Amino acid sequence: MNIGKAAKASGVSAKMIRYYEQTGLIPKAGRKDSGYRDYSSADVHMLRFIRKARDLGFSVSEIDGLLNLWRDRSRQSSDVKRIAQKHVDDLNERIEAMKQMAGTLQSLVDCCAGDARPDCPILADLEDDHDGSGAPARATLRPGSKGRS
Amino acid sequence: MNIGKAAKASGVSAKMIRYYEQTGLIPKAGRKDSGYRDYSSADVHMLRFIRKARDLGFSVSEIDGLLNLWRDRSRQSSDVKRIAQKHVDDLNERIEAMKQMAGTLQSLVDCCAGDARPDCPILADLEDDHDGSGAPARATLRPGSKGRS
DNA sequence: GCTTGACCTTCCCATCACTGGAAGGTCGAC
DNA sequence: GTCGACCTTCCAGTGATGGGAAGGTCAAGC
Repeated sequence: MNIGKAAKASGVSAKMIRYYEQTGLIPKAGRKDSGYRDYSSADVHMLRFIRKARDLGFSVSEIDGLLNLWRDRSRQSSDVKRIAQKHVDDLNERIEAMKQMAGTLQSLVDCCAGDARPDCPILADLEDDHDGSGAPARATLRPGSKGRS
Repeated sequence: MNIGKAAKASGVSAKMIRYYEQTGLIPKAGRKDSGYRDYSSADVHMLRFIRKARDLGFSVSEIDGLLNLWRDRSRQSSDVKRIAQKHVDDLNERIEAMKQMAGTLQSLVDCCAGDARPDCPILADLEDDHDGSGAPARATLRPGSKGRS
């Protein structure tokens, strides 16, 4: 089948299929005489695998690892589990950081009158020098923020 | 002061300061005879504002809005509040999506023996056709939301 | 005065996972 | 044979940064 049909059947766009081929995530597709790529239902199966993994937030390089394990009949489930657990841990870490941000910001929003006057605790906080250092504080959201939903 | 000092004082890298200038987020810095950019403490103050907003996860375009309001003495706090609340809502939406992912994946991980055998419910689920449609399920986690940490 | 090293300048490239578009070839139906 | 839908490759852009090259400037020490 042509790439468009494979795209529809798998839920991965034609653009993406070509991109995945180019980057080596998937093997090069066979070609018809016309030069059109030709896909089997096994290919679609693989693409669907990829889409589902993306839907779970795996990065392309993680998916590369998962695909190799998927194809490897002598794989050890511990290898799969390790990749997945690592990803869950990453997700949870990011969730925590975002919760903190959201919490801090929500408390500022709650303190803001939101009327026609210019006074605003949100801007005041942004302007304020809690931390004059300019330390490389990226990510380590300020200690003492009220966050923590 | 030179850009390096302003960078240290504000916590925004010199690279980023130039980038923000280039994209118009901040006005063009004055120059010394040498051609070096020259910053005042007011500039550092502004850069610190930007860094704090980034730390709260605001995008550059949101910060552009906030900076304009910050400079606008006749601003209405409701405008600031709207931007911030919108951002909190975005954050919460992304948090929910990630929680869902993490939860789904964690339950799969929990079902995986993680031993030397090849059988693995994680791969099985990825392989499985819950949803043969190929529907555009690519939800709510917008690109670039990965981890600003 | 000269060298050295730290700093500055601009410019280009890479990231990550895509999306968009242009220019042109192929196919199937009418 | 013509039309529209599809396919091909290639090139560029996204957002917020980091990295590095090639070259100019400055201040200190000799």
